[in-house]
Amino acid sequence: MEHLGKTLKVIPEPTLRRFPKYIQLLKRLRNENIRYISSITIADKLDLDSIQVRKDLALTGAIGKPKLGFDLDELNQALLHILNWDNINNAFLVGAGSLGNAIMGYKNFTSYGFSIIAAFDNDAAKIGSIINNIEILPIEKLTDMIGIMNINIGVITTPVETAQQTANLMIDGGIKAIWNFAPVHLKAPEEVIIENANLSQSLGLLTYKLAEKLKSNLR
Amino acid sequence: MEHLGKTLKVIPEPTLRRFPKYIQLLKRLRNENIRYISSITIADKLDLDSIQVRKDLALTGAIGKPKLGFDLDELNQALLHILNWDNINNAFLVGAGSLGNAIMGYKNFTSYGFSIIAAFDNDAAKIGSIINNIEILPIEKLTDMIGIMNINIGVITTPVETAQQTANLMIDGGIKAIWNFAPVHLKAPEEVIIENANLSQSLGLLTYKLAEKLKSNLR
DNA sequence: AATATATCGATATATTTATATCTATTGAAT
DNA sequence: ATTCAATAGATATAAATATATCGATATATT
Repeated sequence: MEHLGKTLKVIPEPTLRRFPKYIQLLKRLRNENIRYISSITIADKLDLDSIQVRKDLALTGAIGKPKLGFDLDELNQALLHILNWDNINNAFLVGAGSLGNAIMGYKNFTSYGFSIIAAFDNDAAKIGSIINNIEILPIEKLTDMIGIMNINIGVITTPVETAQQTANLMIDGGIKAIWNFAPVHLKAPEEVIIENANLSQSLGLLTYKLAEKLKSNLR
Repeated sequence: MEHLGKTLKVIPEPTLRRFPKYIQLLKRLRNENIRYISSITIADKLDLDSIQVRKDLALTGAIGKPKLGFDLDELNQALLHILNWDNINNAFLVGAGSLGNAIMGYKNFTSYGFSIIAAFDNDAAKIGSIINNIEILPIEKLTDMIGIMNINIGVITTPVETAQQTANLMIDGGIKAIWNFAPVHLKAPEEVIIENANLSQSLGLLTYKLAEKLKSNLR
């Protein structure tokens, strides 16, 4: 129950998952100098239901005009704001292997206000080198530097075996959120936010659907 | 309505998303020579609800023993089978940039029966080179080779701008499923399975939760 | 052998999420 | 100025998913 200011609306997770899709679409349309967009058009372009889109957008606070739709800039801003992508989110990354490198080099993150400002590894050969303007530091410094630099987000791209240890180091340093790419379920105190970017989940869905499809083709 | 053989049970998507987590956990436990595991233990290790775990596992056909739980090997096999991870799924990848390289080098895929057997790019400098035993071929060959080699899965790791074109080339070649890492919504005929491994979705959830947390700390 | 107990699996309920229906509003067309 | 049509946004319904309850069963203990 929220009594100060506007009512606190909890945003359902399925909706949150769609928000980035809206943002990506709007980004593209903004380049085409479109001023207004309707929920129906959005739904059409993203293969969603227009009622669902309207309900999602209602949660951003953006209000649409009958006959026109939503002001593109306004909607975009509202979406970015909810995800906190209109701020810069600094992060540390641990594990400068191939996946780590890919993430350090992923240019799209800049549009999401996400910035990796240092990376850590335990491989002496990597320490000191610079990848995509990001310096690789020794893992021993991780815990302290989280506090010193007031970092909220830690990215784990280590092998499975060291992922939990890495998480523990981050937690000791006072990290608030962990973006985990290692295929393990991490244990952490309740107050630490853990988000798994588990590729296998997505792959599982794909191979399951494909297998079903191939099976049904035989029938 | 299924009349041949056992009843066709459709597996809900949330359940499918949890299957890889179970598989990952079982893999770890198998190394410890554990023979049986209960739904309660699984739930505990993955921070899930034990009833949910039991319901999920029921869909695999595995049957547990009262007082003991599930036979680990049996359960593992059942899970792998449903996702078709007990077969080899060959794939082509397009876009040999940093993300493409990371995926080509991702060792964990072998446990998922997933194998990238060739990659394609439009950059002459990359063509002919070999990354992680995978040869980089010119994009012009993509469409034909899908048919010749009877490939079902295409992986897109190109920049956003060329993702849809790439998808079209794959579709022309008769691809059955696309695993898309580019942050765009791809348009494809209904019969083509599209699975988005959209990192931004996962990031959005993280930054949203973090922002909420930081806000509530102020109150 | 008898008993106690952990755990499964079935059934029932609650919650969340998606979809459908309807009214009001606003811009554009006549 | 009046009418028409598109679209938002509210309300209502349906579908999907998660959680709770409980009896049955097999193993371990006494």
